[in-house]
Formats: sequence, C-alpha cells, structure tokens
Amino acid sequence: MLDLKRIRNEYDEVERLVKLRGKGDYGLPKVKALDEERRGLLVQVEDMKSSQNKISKEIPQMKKSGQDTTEIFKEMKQLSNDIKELDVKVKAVEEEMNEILMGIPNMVHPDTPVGKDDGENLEMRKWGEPRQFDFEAKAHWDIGTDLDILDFERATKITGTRFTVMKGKGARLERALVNFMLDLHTEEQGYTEILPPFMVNREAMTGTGQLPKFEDDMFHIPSKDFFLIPTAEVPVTNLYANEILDELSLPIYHTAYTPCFRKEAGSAGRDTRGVIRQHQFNKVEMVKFVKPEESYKELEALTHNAEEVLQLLAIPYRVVQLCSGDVGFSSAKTYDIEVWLPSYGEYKEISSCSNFEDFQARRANIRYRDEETKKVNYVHTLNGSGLAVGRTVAAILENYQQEDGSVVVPAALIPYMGGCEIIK
RNA sequence: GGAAAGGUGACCGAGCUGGCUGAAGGUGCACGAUUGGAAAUCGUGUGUACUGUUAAUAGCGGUACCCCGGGUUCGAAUCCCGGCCUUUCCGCCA
Repeated sequence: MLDLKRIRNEYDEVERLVKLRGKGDYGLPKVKALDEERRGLLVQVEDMKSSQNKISKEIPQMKKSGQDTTEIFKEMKQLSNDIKELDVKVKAVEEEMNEILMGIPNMVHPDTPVGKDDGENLEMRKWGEPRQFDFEAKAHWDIGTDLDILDFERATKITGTRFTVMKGKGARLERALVNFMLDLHTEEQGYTEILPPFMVNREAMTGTGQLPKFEDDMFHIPSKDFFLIPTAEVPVTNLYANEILDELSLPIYHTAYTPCFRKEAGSAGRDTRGVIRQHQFNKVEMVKFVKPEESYKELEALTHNAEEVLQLLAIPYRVVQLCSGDVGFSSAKTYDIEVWLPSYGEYKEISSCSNFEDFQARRANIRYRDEETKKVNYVHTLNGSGLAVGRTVAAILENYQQEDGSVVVPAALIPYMGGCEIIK
C-alpha cells in the first residue's frame, strides 16, 4: 500500500513512479480526491463528536442538580443521528478510497530501467558457460520420463495437467535439493528456518499484496475462506503482521520450504511440457525484515545468497534487473535469476529477489521501534527464491545429462543423495 | 463436531449493577534523586492510528481504539446480537 500522506504531499512524484509501469495511473487521482473529501468530512464529524462528548460529560451533573434534561436529550438525539449519518458517509468514502488504494502497485525504484515487458529487462551479470553438447541434448521431460523418475501421465490421471509425480531418484533429487538449500541458508547464510502453514487466510493474502487484485490466480478453500499459498512469502512475511518489532531484533532473516500453489490462469499454452510451470511446485524461500536504510544493501546480499545455490550446483545462470513494466505488483525493485535451460535454448527464471520497501509492511502493519527516537516506523520487507526446486531439478537434468540418458549428480548434492553419483 | 469459561495497555491484572476510565494496582522500561559503584528506596514519565494547525514524522488541539463487526442509549470496556480466537472437558482423528 502506498503512503497516503505521500500521495498527498508529493503527488507528482508518486504518480510518475507508478506510471512508469506503463499501465495507467491505477486510479491514483481518484484516491487523491477521495482523500480530500474524507478529510473534509472528518473535520465536520469530529467536531460534532467533540461537542457530543463535552455535553455528555455534563449530563450527570445536570441530573444530580435536578435539572430538566428533556430538552437537552432531544438535542443530543438529533446530534447523535447527524453523527451517525456523517459516519456512514465517511466510511463509504474511506472504503472506496481503500479499495482503489489496495489495487495500486508499488512505486518502482528510480533506477529501474524503463520498459514494457520482460524483453526489456537489464542483464546485470552472467555466471558459468552454457555447456556445448556433442550429442543431441534432450529436454528434462524426456530425460525424466526415460529414466522413470518423472511421471506426467499418471499425474494427469490422479489430478490433472500441470501436475507431476516424482519417483525414485527423482523424488529423492527434489528432497535432496530442498535440504541442500535449507542447509546453505541456515548454516552458511544466517537464515532461521520456518515451516509455516500452507494455507493462509484472506488477511495474510492481502498483507503481501496477492489480494484483492489477484484472487483469480489463487486456489481457494471456500468452506474456511483460506487460500493455498502461492509462495512462502505470504505466511512468512505475515508472521509479524500487526507487530511492533524491537529494533535490536532486526534484521530478521527467514528461510522456508513450502509447496506453492498457483492457478496459472493467464498462462494457458505456455510451458505446457515438463515441470517449469505447475499448479503445485516446491520452493525454498528467503524472507528478510530490515531497517529502511539497509534494504537495498540487503537486496544485493539476498540475491547473492540465491546465486550461491546455483554456483555450488555449478549451473550457468544470469541475473537481470526487471524493467518497469515487469516488476511485480508489490515490489519496488526486482532481480531475477535465470538458469540456462538447453531445451529452451535460453535462460529461464528460477528465482526472483525483490525489495518491497514498506509496501507490504504497510499492508500487513509490520513496524519496529527506533531505539534512539522511540518512534515506530515501517520495516522494509524483501524476499527471494532460493530456489524454485522443480526448476532446479529441470536445470540439473538438462545440464548434467549424458549421452546414454543418465544424469550426473552435482558434486555438492551427492551427500544429500545418499552417495548416489549418477541417476540412470 | 458438542459443552463450559474467557479474550482489557510491553506483561500481569482490576473494572463489566452504563457517565467522574485511555483505562485502578502491580511488573517492566526510561529519566532524575540517593550511592564510591550497585541493590534497595523515592520522584517523574511511559500506547497507537487518524486528523486540525505547522516547514516539521517538533509542539499544541480534536477524534478513535479495552478481540472484530453491528445494535440499544443523550452516553458503552461495561448491556444485546453475529463472528473470530484461546483454554478445559467430551467426541473424532494423523
């Protein structure tokens, strides 16, 4: 959520940064107008309430001294009704304003390259060299099916498309990666592991920005009004919703393994083969709560933490900064890490690392108290995948495949694979 | 799922036969006094949001907040209704 006071005081700058996304003004002018209307009404109604309170306090004395209160009660009844009427108006204006406000994305960071879609993202760096195959490389869905470690057809039978059954060494590889990533984040990089619920309520979904705008992308459980989480970002960020944290407890680094559930409503026909785009996939996520002045430094560190996973697995990747048209709703600045996938012949997103600044903190009401000034202030939240596990499996299968159809296990993973060095 | 009790400030805990309660008392915390220093003791202070004024996220004023939402009333932490949550007992269950 954007800062209403900033919309009020620095309207032009706010509008400029929101419009950089290239999708209009999101009703920002309307918010500004409604805010003015709201404050006008507030001044009126609060003044009325003030006199109501004042007179109410005098009534007991009047009664005690035996004064007739009939007339004053009549007036007070009228005042009370007028207040109720105005309150309804204020509420209506506030609701309308908040509805629009909740649908306005974050302001993008000023250093964001301007562009309309992912074609204009800015490449920051590359790591590793895409492997040259001296045989015909297969796509991971063929490798997995041939090795009988991925089963797409049976998954379709028991659930539907965009689900995968993993089997034998495939299931083990997925599990090994989860443990490998969690161990790296917790033991080497200073994150505390969280194992959260995989369903959350509406409030949590609103706190991180998935709701109200993207309800169609979520799996919903109507009987409880719960949602299957689309990412661990939701439960983990909302851990501290409505809390005032101690400054000394910052920064907080969390990592969490969870499955993620997404309808992928808008991506019909894209990535239909393999494990790249599934309704359910596993992900290890990193989430940070930090002081505002440190958040951009923390974003760089977070991104490097994710990159380290790929470096240890020796999989080529690159890092891009998302352009203004591609930065997600809640984010101010995002780096995507993309792995080299031979089957696609290009780099494919495997991690997205974002600084949300205070956008989510405002929605979820996550604050901290400054030691020196004793003032409360919103924290900055960040998160990044470290990494999407299914896509990592795909990257390993494709990048480590051999001519005979077997797959070499990356050295760092062998201990996690129970000593297995090759999947065949 | 059934029954009962309950949800008050950082925490504990009064109030709940409606007004004098933003909220007693205690603990904690901050500052000051005392001390060679500390403990103890004493004094003072100690919520958040919105809003008016303002250069100000300084000060001063107003409004709201005693789980959430609605209602009764001139007036509600206090009464009524709905919801959520917690605890205990029963049932069910990995």
